[in-house]
Amino acid sequence: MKMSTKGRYAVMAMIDIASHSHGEPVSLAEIADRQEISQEYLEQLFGKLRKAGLVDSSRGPGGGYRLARGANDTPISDIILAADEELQLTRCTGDAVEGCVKGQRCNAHDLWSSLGRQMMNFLSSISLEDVVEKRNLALAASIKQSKERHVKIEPRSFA
Amino acid sequence: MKMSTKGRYAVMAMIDIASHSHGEPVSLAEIADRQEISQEYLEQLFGKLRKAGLVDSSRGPGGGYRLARGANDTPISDIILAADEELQLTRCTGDAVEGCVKGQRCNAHDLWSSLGRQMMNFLSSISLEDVVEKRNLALAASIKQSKERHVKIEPRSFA
DNA sequence: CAAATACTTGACTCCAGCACTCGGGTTTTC
DNA sequence: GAAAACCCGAGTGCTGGAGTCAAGTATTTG
Repeated sequence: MKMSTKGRYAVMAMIDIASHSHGEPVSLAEIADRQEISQEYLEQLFGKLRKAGLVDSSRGPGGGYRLARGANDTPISDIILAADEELQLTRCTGDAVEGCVKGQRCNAHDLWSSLGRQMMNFLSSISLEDVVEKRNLALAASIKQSKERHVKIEPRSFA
Repeated sequence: MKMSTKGRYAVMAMIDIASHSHGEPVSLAEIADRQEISQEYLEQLFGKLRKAGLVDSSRGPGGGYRLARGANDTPISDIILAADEELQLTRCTGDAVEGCVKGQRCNAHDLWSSLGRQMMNFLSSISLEDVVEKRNLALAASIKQSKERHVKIEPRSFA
């Protein structure tokens, strides 16, 4: 099981902004340097992050990126979805039955969609701020999740 | 984020055995046919599953594979780990700091290891039997997890 | 015993898609 | 108007997963 660098880098970059922005926008050059990611690659990523409304950009000297919403209103899940496009555990999560066996849902279908939901629950329960503040992530997640546990869970709520 | 077919197929095959075994071992040819996986590929997978002690094999006509432990004593996590070798969300989960930035833990390190732990908790809370019986997976997981929630969580408990 | 069945092993090939680069822009500030 | 910085689309190299192939060995059955 692997995560693409896109998602990973996007989160790293967002953390970087959240922790180095003091009013001023943060330039890609700075991020590239601190996080050891090529600036060209970052540009690609930030195109997506911007379109997803996660960051605002300003051009020209002294320009750069700023968080569009506060660090506390930016769940990690949004970042990963924006960058990665899709959390695709298998060909058969979500509603698509195409990739399943013999045109039907495969025997593990529910398992994968359940896992996907679980992960998304976790990632959406953690904000950028949580990560920056290094709050106990496991703990934070379980507390927040337990609050939401008894809410009805839609089959494709995370898609 | 993607899961390799190895892990996916391994789980599908194990479910297949669990649901079609009535004392008799199940041959790879049957599984290959039902799950639409090439027999040669399955052979590779079952080599790993056998070494991991998840299945027992018997040769000759009428031979095949059987679950080594019961379906109820076989958590999904074991299957995936046996097939996939590793749940590697990033280059920097676990103790390896090598892949991290500038020889240190990257700013998202804790996040990924926390996510990994979360997933493993989930997958180890679900047994093969749960999947076969189509128990409500989300529910099963949250009940089981809540029982274990307040147990001390080791940083690398799933590695 | 012979033949059929089925597991066992290791090496090998193919190729999609990721990771990243490149070369052009355009906008804004000083 | 020059420099800083964002913006964008096309192009490329290559790793590692996905799957094949071939040559076994063990076991059962008739």
